Amino acid sequence: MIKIVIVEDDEYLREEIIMTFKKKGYSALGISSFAAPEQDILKLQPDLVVLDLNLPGKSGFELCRWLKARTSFPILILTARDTLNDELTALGLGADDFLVKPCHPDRLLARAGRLLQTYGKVKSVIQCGKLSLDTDTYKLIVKDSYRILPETEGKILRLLMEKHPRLVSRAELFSAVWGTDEFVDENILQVNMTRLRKSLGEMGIGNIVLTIRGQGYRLEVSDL
Amino acid sequence: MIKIVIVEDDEYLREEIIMTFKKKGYSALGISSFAAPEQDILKLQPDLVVLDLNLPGKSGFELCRWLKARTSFPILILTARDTLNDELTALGLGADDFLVKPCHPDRLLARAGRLLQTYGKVKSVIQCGKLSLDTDTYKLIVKDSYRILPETEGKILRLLMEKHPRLVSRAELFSAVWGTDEFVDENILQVNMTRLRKSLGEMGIGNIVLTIRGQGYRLEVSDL
DNA sequence: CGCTTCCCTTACAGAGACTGTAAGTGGTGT
DNA sequence: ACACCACTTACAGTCTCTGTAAGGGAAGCG
Repeated sequence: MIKIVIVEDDEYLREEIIMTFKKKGYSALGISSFAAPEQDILKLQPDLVVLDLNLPGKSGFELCRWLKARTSFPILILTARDTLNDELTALGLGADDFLVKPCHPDRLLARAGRLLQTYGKVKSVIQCGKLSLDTDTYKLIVKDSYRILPETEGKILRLLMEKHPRLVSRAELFSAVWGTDEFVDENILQVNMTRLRKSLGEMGIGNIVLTIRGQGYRLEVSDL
Repeated sequence: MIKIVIVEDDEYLREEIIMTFKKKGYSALGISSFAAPEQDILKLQPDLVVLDLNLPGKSGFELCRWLKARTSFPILILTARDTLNDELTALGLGADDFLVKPCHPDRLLARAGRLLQTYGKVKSVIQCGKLSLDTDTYKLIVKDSYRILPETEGKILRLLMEKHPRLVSRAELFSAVWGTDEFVDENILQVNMTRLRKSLGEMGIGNIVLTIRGQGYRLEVSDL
């Protein structure tokens, strides 16, 4: 089922929005703790996030930027701050739509539905800074050029992107790519790491896969 | 350069919008004849269309529906008709955004920019009714399932989709797929046609490639 | 400085998917 | 019923991708 997460501190409004979506058959969840909303949202893996700008503690802008840099679901800003500047800022940060409260439920549903439709086709695409990777075809897009990676290289890059910016251990890679943390020749990972690095190098993005001696690998890409 | 087409009958406003985009470095073109705007737009292959709803002759809604059924660029509706109903209808037809005139140039630019960014990643995707085909990877998406076609099958389907709903001659197919209208064994086309049909059949969309005896092939998919 | 350990690189060969050839079957119109 | 066109199936060559093997290089430690 399609999962929508609502980030809104006003409890009454939050429940109202949740009901609006639930009536249409979506699965809707509210974020009620604002200590670490990023991690909560990441864990939920939603298909769409409805985000308020005025949040306790964190700014909605910051949250939007953070999410956009490492996830690929659409973000719909829903706010009471009705200024052109806010809208421009939000869109500039990568927000996908900007609606002003109070908003007619049908409009919210229509806008959300459109975003879900647009993103439905690229659901398999994960994003990491300037890198986009289609996890079905392993088509890697950087700026305006692309390249279709072989399966093994694609699987490795996928894991690196998904765990970014954290470190990925060799065991994790073996498990994800070869389906076993048994002892497989350590070398095969290194060989494919070389191949991946070469592919990336030919796309003009060399040196983004770092080796952490004795531990594993880490992807190094700027947030924007 | 990024090409934007403006469909707007008010000449003054049209020029103003064109200037707005040109100042930002886009290539902007206005449609001034409304006899057959569909074909004009198709030929131009724009990256984005800005569309008015009140057009002489044709309804903007119809045009939007028509374009969305066979193209894959984003459509931004810009209209003076400020009713929720119009917005819901437009979004329901597949429009990507809905702005009300008069609209601040910066807002228009921001919204247009966001659409261009979102669609930039799927620029290589062509659409035909419920079929979406990535022409880089030949990943075919139908509803929620997908399949990666072999290159030859993909090239054939691509041409069929691009020419849809017209007929495609064997000569055209040879030229597009094998790069020659020289004499190549006629059979190779039939073999690959069989393979393509089998692939489509396994996706649950059999019988959409029609044979026109003595002429060529045609794709049969409903507009929506 | 030299040794050990870890990591990287290159070359090679097997496996598998895809493509075109060939030959035979089926259907349509006259 | 015949000729023509379209379809299907089987087969083999080609090419890409993958893992194996072996040797080279860099970092840490005594």
